[in-house]
Amino acid sequence: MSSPRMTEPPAGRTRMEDIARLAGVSVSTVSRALAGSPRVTGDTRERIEAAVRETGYVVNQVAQGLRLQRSRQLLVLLPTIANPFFAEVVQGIEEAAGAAGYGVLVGSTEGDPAREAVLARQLLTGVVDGLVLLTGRLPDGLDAPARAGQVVAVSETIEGIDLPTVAIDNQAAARAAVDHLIALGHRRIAHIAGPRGNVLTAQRIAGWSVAAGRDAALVFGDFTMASGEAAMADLLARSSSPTAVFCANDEMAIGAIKAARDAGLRVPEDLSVIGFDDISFAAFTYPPLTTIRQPRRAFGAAAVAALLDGHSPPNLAYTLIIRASTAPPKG
Amino acid sequence: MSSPRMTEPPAGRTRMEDIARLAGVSVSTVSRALAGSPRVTGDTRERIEAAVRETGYVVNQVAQGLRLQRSRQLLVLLPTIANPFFAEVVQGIEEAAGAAGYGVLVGSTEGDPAREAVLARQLLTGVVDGLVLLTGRLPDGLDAPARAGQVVAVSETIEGIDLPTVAIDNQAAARAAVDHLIALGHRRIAHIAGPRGNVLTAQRIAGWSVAAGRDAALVFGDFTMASGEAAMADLLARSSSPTAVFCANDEMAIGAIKAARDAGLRVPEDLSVIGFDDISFAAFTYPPLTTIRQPRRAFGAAAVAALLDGHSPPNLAYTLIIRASTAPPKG
DNA sequence: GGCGGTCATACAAACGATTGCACGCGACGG
DNA sequence: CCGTCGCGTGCAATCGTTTGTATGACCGCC
Repeated sequence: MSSPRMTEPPAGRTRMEDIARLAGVSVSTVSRALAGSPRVTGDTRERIEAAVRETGYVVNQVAQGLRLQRSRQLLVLLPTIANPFFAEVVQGIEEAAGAAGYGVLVGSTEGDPAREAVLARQLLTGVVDGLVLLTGRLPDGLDAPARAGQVVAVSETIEGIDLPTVAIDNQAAARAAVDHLIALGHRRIAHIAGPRGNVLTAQRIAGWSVAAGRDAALVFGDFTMASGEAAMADLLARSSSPTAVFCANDEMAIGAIKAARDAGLRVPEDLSVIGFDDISFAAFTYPPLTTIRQPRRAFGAAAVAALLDGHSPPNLAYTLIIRASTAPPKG
Repeated sequence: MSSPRMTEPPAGRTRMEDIARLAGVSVSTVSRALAGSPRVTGDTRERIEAAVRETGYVVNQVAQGLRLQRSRQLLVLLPTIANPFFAEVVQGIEEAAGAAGYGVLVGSTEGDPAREAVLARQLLTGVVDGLVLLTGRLPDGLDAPARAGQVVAVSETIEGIDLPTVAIDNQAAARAAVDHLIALGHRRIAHIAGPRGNVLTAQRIAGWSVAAGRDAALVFGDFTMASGEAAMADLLARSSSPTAVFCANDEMAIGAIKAARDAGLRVPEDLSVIGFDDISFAAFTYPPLTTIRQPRRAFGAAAVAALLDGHSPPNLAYTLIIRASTAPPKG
């Protein structure tokens, strides 16, 4: 019934010494052969390679990491793996890192500082060489590695430290979203924002309010669909409800559309909705969602370039994607 | 302009030796103190703890891993991080693993065997102690660790090897989905399946065909929304189009709904659609999606239990979630 | 006061790789 | 015939921990 539990004593893996014995050489020679050194040649090299093939030997990355003080691995920290926005950023990172011979691991913090600390330790203790933060926060104790160029922020600026940061100009992008609504003729443009205290939230609010006006309606959400739905319901219950709403991400926009429909409103005829991010689902909502696209694969590539080559990343370009959830207001 | 690139030589981290010097004891004593051994007490212990606090020291996991042959980390391999179905499974794993003192890392294979191999190496060389496979495939060279109980499959059975597997009865679940449609009065029930050659695909086809009949229409997709859309368009172009369609996952169902709507059909009045998985977006589609829910957090917990305690997992329970995308056929 | 017993601490050998340096061997030239 | 050079290989130290065993201090007891 019960399988062989993950045994405390690990399987006796084949070591370099085993290869050396099989090939009749010393461990150093094996190591050099595997590293591709020109110092080991001909017959010796062949015997070693044969032994490796035969045993399926792979070098122990833990021992290698200890000796070299380098793992050739990157860790991506994100708030939650459940948000599809991060997925494509990760894919971009994987692509660029892979091309440079680096592996990529992902850690999900769920906003929990304890989990953050555990994951940050992977960098502090050399399990990984670099950290990509999509969390908007620098975990404790990472100031030194950050100054050493081992940490880069993506999508969201991190306050209190000068980190290379890969992002778009969020304020300008938010303003572009609102300008689109204004160009359609909207005047009462509400905003469903991210959580308070979040840098992205503040930047997008800033971009929205400068275009939408000071007295426009603002509700805070938490980037989930459920929060977008609740926020929209809140907005619709007010005395003068908006003709358009700008949501700080696509998931909240999807929630907002649902709330509007449940209240008997048609989108976009009665209410225009614009999102942010252009996650894959945005093109498949009903109606398809107008949104601001962030260049996620480019984010990933720029992040890796920053870590590996020390390039300091420029602001990347966003794009307004006009679909069918926005239209001129009635009347 | 350019930040300090991720320096080849790593920062000189504080080692246990530094703590020992600060506390005026030997390295062994520090090690024992940190491990909570009762052999080091009183004043000595306090001096050590003070030094640790002062320096922010954390033990080097690479060295520790080498010495102990154990990392207390699990790696989750998934085909793509972009599919939200996996997100909640990962959360369940993180929860259960965290409670047992294990960390969780995630690797995305993108269906690429090379990437699979690189990630599998993490297990082979002791970077992680256990592997959770959501990929439906056992990477090369993992037979030994698999037999040692270091590998568990989740959601999808892996062929060719007897691995502890956490899943639902996919055939029965598919059949339950189709039975729901039949109960509503449908008789022409098509299926949009996953990719050919996939075990899940076969199981769900089996469940569908036994209930829907031999001559019902079948189209293959690849679990993406775009493929669901294309498959539905294909189905609608046929001479006798179905009154209901069972999709092998929610994303294809979302694509199918879009295709139906674009063809001028109303869901569910003209076409019923049922999905599979109950991803978070399923409740927010229009109309909200009827689907089969897989117990994802339970998947995670059972996977960890299998790895850590050697429990061999039972089949878990699925649930039919009836929302608004299914209804009796017209006429 | 000497001896055995306890207790806290230190020494040193692993874990599995990499690499500077030294060494052995064959060939070649003087 | 011997010294030297070059080339391939091996020795041993190292990376930062953990842990079995040795050591030394101190105590009480006879």
